Amino acid sequence: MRLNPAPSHLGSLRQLPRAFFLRPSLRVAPDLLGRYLVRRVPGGRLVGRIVEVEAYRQQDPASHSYRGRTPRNEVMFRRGGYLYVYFTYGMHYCVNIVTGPEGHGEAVLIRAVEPIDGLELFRRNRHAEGYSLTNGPAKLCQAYGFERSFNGKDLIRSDVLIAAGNKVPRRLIARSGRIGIRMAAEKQWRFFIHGNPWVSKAG
DNA sequence: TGGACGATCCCCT
DNA sequence: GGGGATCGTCCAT
Repeated sequence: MRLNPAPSHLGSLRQLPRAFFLRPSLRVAPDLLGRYLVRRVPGGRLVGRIVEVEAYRQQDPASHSYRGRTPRNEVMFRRGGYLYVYFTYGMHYCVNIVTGPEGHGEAVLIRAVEPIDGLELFRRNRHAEGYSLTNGPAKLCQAYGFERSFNGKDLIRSDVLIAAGNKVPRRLIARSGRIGIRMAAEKQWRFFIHGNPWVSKAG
């Protein structure tokens, strides 16, 4: 397992502005690769480099927002830059980044990250080691400690944010069908960093 | 009021 | 590669 790049390779921890998230999910999704998902905690921080994402749009039968606004998916319809955290299969949480303007039910599911900082905290939260720390959407949620109370958090001003990191060149970005869904499975809306070992195995 | 099902993971084979 | 765990959400009665 390859962990923690040399400090000279660390990307920028400058926070991305609101405008970054106001674009359509299909544009934001590949642009999120290489960025850092950061959670500040007392006495430290959890930092992971985003290596795998999926885009969801409102006019998409596989999206929670497809049937319109409900109390559950309300956050998806806000303007971009909020966290949408949902609970599924009776035991797992997944985290999304809301995108687009107010009123559009769009988001990008974060499927895998590569730990950069806060490894001990990741381990403590996950009760695991190695790639299985964060190589799946529910795994990384457990590693970061994301649960219901994080739904609706503003990435522009809260203890969770997206930092600039290093944008991934287009030639290193692969795409495929999304994982674990039946509707619109043919849509090539999953994006990941080619060859990165932290990408989830499935697919 | 109830039942079907899900943007998953883990463990067993 | 397959099945079980486990419960919130939504929609149909």
